[in-house]
Amino acid sequence: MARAGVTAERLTQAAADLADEIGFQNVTVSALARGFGVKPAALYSHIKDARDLRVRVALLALAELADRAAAALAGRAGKDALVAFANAYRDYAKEHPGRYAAAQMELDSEALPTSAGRRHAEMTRAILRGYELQEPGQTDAVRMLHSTFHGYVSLETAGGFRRHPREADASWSATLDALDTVLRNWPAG
Amino acid sequence: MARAGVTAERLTQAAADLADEIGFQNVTVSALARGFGVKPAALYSHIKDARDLRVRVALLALAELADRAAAALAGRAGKDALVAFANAYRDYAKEHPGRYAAAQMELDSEALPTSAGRRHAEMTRAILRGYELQEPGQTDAVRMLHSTFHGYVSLETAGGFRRHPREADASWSATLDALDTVLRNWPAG
DNA sequence: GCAAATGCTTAAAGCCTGTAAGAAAGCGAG
DNA sequence: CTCGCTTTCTTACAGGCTTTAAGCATTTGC
Repeated sequence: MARAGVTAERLTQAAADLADEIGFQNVTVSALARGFGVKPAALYSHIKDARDLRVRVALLALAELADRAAAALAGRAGKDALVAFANAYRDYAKEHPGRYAAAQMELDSEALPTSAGRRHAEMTRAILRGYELQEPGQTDAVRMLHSTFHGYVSLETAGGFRRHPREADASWSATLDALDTVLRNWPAG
Repeated sequence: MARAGVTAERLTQAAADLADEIGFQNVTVSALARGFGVKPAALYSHIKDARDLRVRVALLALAELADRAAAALAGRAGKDALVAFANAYRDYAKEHPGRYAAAQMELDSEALPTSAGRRHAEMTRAILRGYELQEPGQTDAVRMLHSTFHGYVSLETAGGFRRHPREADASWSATLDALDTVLRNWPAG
C-alpha cells in the first residue's frame, strides 16, 4: 500500500488535465483514481464527493482564466484592451476545452465569492473604462460582452461554425470590430 | 405484462418534459422507464441507447425552437424582426430549460441535416434582410447574433446575472438595442 | 385460429458513486 | 528508537444506471 502522494490539489490538477483530454462530463472519480494507481474509495479522503471535485476544477479554471485575462489587459486600453481580453478568453477555451466547460458550472451558493467571480466582473468593467459608458449602460455592456464571448466560444467549440466555409477566426475578428463599434456608439437608455 | 403503449415519439416527448423538470443531464433511461411504469430494458426496443434518446430530444427542441422563431419572424422586418426573433429564442429557453440544454448538444455527423440546423441559419439570415449587409459580413453578423443570443440566455439561466441588482430583462433589451445599432453601422471588412 | 412480429420481463455483466471497517504507513513525542 | 495517533489506502458492499440476451406474452395479419 505504498502511498501515492495524492492531495486535493493534485487531484484537481489531474482532473482538469483529464477534462481537457476526454471532456469535463467524462471525468469520473474512478477514472481519476485509475490515473493515480489507486482505488476509487481512496480519493474520498481528499475530496468530499464527485461534485466537490468538479467545483474545484471549475474554480481552478476560473482562476487561470482570470490570470490570463489580467495579463492580457495590462497596459492596454480601448479597443486594444477589448481585443486582448477577448482573445485571451477564446484562446483559453480552445486550449483547455475541459477546463472551460468546468468554468461554466453553476456554482452559486458556496464557492464563487472565492475571488474568481469578482475578478472577472472587474476586468470586464475595466475594458469599458476606455469607452464612455454610464450606469446602467455599463452593466448592460458588461453582460453583452460576456454573452458574446461566451456564446461565440461555446458555439465554435461545439462545432456550430463548421458548416460554412467562412473561417471562424475571421468572424471572430469582425465580431470584435462590431463590439468596438457598438461600445463607441452605445444607444441611450 | 399489459403493454404500456410506448413509442419512440412518446419517449422523446416524455424525456423532453422530464428534462425541463429535472434538468437534461438528469434524464436517464431508468427514470424515463419509471415514468411509463415499465422496466428500463423495455425502452431499448424503441431507442438505440441513451445517446439516441438525447439526440431525439435535441432534434425535438431544435424543431420547436425553429417553429417559434419562424412564427415570431412572420410579417416583421428590421429591428422588429430582430427583437421578435431574439425574444422567441430567450422565452423558449426560459420556458424549456431542459429542452434548450438538449438543443446545445453536439450532434455533428448524423442528425443535423434533418432540417432544423438549416432552418435556424436561414432565419437568422432573414433578420439581416432588413439591414444592408454583404457577404462575408453577413455570415459574421449571423454568427455574432447567434453567439449573443445563446451566450446571454446561457449565462442568464446559469444564474450569472443574479449577483447584480440590474434586471436581466433591462440588460437584454439594451443588448438588443446595441445589436440593432451595430447592424446598422456594420464596420467595413 | 395460428404463426410471425412486437413489446415486455427477468437475468446478468460492467461501470460508477459513496460508506464503513480495518490494515499499513508516516509522524511526533517521550 | 519505539509507542501510539493520524492519515492514507484497501477491501467489501450497497445501490444506480446502461445495455445485451433469452424468453414469455400479446398483437397482428394471413
